[in-house]
Amino acid sequence: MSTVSDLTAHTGYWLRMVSNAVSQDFARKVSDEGVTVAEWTFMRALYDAKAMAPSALAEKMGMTKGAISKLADRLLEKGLLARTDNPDDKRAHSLSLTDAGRTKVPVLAALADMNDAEYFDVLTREEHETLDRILKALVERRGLRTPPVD
Amino acid sequence: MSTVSDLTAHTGYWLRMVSNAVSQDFARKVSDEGVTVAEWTFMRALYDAKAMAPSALAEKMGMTKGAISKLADRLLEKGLLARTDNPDDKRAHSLSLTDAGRTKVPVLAALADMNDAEYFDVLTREEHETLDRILKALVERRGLRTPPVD
DNA sequence: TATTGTTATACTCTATAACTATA
DNA sequence: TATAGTTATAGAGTATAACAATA
Repeated sequence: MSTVSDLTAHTGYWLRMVSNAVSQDFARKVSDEGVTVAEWTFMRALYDAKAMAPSALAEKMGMTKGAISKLADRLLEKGLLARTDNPDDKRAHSLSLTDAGRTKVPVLAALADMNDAEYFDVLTREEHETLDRILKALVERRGLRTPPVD
Repeated sequence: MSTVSDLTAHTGYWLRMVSNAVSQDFARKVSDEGVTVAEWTFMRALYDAKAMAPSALAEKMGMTKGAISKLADRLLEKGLLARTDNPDDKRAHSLSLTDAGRTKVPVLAALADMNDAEYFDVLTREEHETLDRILKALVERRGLRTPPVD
């Protein structure tokens, strides 16, 4: 017998295989709309919040301030995001979606819905529900809090 | 009611959240051994095969030839990999692990075992088995074949 | 001409830290 | 000094394509 386990012996292997496939499919879909998955997550967060400070977004998305700045730069160039000064604290900025940005969110959300439905429709309803339940249990019991970006 | 679904409404969201957490944890573990997850996958593939052409590895790992070249360069620098000429076809090369490389594989495999056991031990045995079963069913029914790299 | 493999370019995400302006 | 945010740098992964050598 070998002392070296096979890659396929690990749950993490199958998890990544499925997760990467779903993500790559979704990345292709949103890229047709001119954004990356990280940009979509960013826009989705701002859609509810109306306006947020970069630091608050960094906290919410589990990213560094630097990463947020770079993402914001790209979305600004694409005309989907606005950066406004804070009159009370001249160091602070506020990020919000432009009208173009807000218009795009439902389109991207529909792609997300479609992608998920498409990917998991090979499961029975019971399998799908069981998968959701176990994944959420894992997140809860391990205390995971950082939403996935990529 | 909103026309925009929440991010958490998607199975893909929970899947990525768990998958990214497991992968990042594992990346940290193997990085202590001086390799990346992609390098580990590469080494694990060569461990069984003894020697392979870059093109065969690219096919097996679902990567481009260029990506394989870069990975091989790094492993060469670390002394874990050897690149030899093929006497029959002077265009072709053969990649194989050095003794140092072969020695490292069981160490990395043990880390992979530990990481998986650690991560999923918050599940009951039944939950763990069910998760494995559903993930493998998804892979099978969707015809996924590319092993996860990152 | 086609194939093998390397190299070049470019883009995204990640992480760390230096830096600017303001408090 | 401390904080908010930007900018710089570097590493890793991905993708595409140009390229050299050989078949």
